[in-house]
Amino acid sequence: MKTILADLILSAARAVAPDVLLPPLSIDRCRDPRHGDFASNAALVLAKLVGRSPRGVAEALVALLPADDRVARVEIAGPGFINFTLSAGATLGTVLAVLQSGHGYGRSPAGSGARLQVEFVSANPTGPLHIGHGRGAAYGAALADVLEAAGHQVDREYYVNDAGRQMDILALSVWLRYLALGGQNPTFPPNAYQGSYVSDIARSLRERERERFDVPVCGTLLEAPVPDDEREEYLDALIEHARMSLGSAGWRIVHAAGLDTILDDIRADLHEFGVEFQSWFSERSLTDSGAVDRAIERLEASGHLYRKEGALWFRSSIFGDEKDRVVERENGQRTYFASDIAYHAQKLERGYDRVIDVWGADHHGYIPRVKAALTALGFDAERLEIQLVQFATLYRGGQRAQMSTRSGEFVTLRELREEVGNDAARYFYVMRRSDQHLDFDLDLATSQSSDNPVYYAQYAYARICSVFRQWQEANPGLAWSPPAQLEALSPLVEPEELALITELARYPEVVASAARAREPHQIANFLREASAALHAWYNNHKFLGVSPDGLEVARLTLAAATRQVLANALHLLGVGTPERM
RNA sequence: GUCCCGGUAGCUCAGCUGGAUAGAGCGUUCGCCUCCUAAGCGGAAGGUCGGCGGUUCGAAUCCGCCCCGGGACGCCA
Repeated sequence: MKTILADLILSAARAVAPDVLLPPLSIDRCRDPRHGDFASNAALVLAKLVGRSPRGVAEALVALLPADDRVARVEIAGPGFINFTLSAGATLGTVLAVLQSGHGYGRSPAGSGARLQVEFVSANPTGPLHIGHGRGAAYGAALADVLEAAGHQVDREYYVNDAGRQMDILALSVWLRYLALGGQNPTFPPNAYQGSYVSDIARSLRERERERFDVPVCGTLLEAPVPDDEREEYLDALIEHARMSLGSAGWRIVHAAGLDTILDDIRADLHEFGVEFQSWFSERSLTDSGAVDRAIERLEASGHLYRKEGALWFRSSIFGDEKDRVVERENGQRTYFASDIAYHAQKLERGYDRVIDVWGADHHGYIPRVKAALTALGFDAERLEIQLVQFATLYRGGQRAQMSTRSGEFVTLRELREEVGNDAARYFYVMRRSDQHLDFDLDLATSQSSDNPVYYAQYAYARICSVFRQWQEANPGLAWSPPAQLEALSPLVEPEELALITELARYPEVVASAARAREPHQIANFLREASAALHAWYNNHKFLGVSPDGLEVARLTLAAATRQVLANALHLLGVGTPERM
């Protein structure tokens, strides 16, 4: 409808100002229903260009506006806005359009947009997902679904950091716990993984492999803690020691015990959360396939690398980064950044029009160096888009529910899901802009009242279901179906009904806008507003057994259309649609 | 110090590619169930949109400077 009106106003504008290069003219929904359905600022924008008063331009535009039976009234208001009021037919047509499109209402035709990849969560498989990862999961999943609804082809990917130092530290942690279970008592470094899940993994490793990895530990392993500034070097030395003690085959098994267990747990956790991926991309596969070597060689060949103090540096500063970055450490190990260069290059080579990475906001400083690397490799860095997600803070009883990563006792996503349920968790995570801190109110998320926005929307859906259940009881054996003729909806004249229809009509615009801005929270806002319109209508008017005859059919049809739109919006956020509450 | 993100009602936040009288929820307060789910609805009070300049017919929105809060600045990931 918006584009129809835009075309009308554009053709009038061309006639009014034939010699002028037209600036963009906007058509927006009116905030105040008394103004009509849509408003255009065309006269205000054109006034100066054609040297006439805004109201004068508006009058000329209106006079030249092509007739259209979808427009009932055109008025000039305020400083020169042109307000459109839709005809009853155009308004009521939305209701039938919703029911005809069903699940597809609000969706653009598939394939009309670009081919996209959304990479999200991608947490290191060194421990269970925590509440910060949860927000990335909920945001990424909703974003991907919204983009898909807007017509894009979307692949969802989890980048598995299964190589590198952090995984080695995990393997070491598992082995040390394993040794402790075998009666030895090596010192457990404070910067190794402390969580109790590490001991669980060690226990099942021992059950499966018995004493196979019980290597007598050397003296240094039993020594007192090292000074703080040598802790990392000490950890690296311990890893080296473990590798040698266990041999490469043994080390691989311990390594895999940690990785597989935790990755399985993450997969299950996300699956239960309603978050699915098309691919789980292994970092190690980049190393194994030589992709990292090739990326480094390409940078080397194009003169973007240099040696300094034993390390290999990428000259990212000439591409806008603050300073140059190390890709290969002094000890010969590649940095995380090295595989990330290869990974992103590889993603762009896969042919996506655009690759969207969802990162924790603490990684924002990382953006310039990745883009620098892509530019250096000859890619258009604009094809990589980073969406940052701020962390969430939990509140319980008005108090901050503190999490401490140091002790390994942090709040996991699973614990949160168990406390508030998947629906509330999914909704709360995305109801605010993702790039802003989120105060997650646990009490509110579990409260069964209209204060709770999830219940508020789900209750609107359930109420409609309840009405239809009762219609069915009164009409046993009949199957409800919407009327085929628009005239059947003409009894819908109440202000609450027209307001609700307006909500249904703007849903496709909301989906498109949320996709364009990468802001699923717009869907959450819409759900609140559409639910409010339903509740207001429900409280003031009865649906069943009303007279005259056609009124019940008309109201049930609007109710059915509303239920459809609520369901479509809730699905986009991964929130369930309970038929009774 | 450099960079990023914020500052809108008592609280939590929408609104930000400029548009009409700045919105929602909570909280406060006054009402509404013999009626399809009160897990709901309606009314009232509550604002210098951090400050000062600028651009514009028009600024919460764009630009500049300043104040305040949070975060990032490793041969970690």
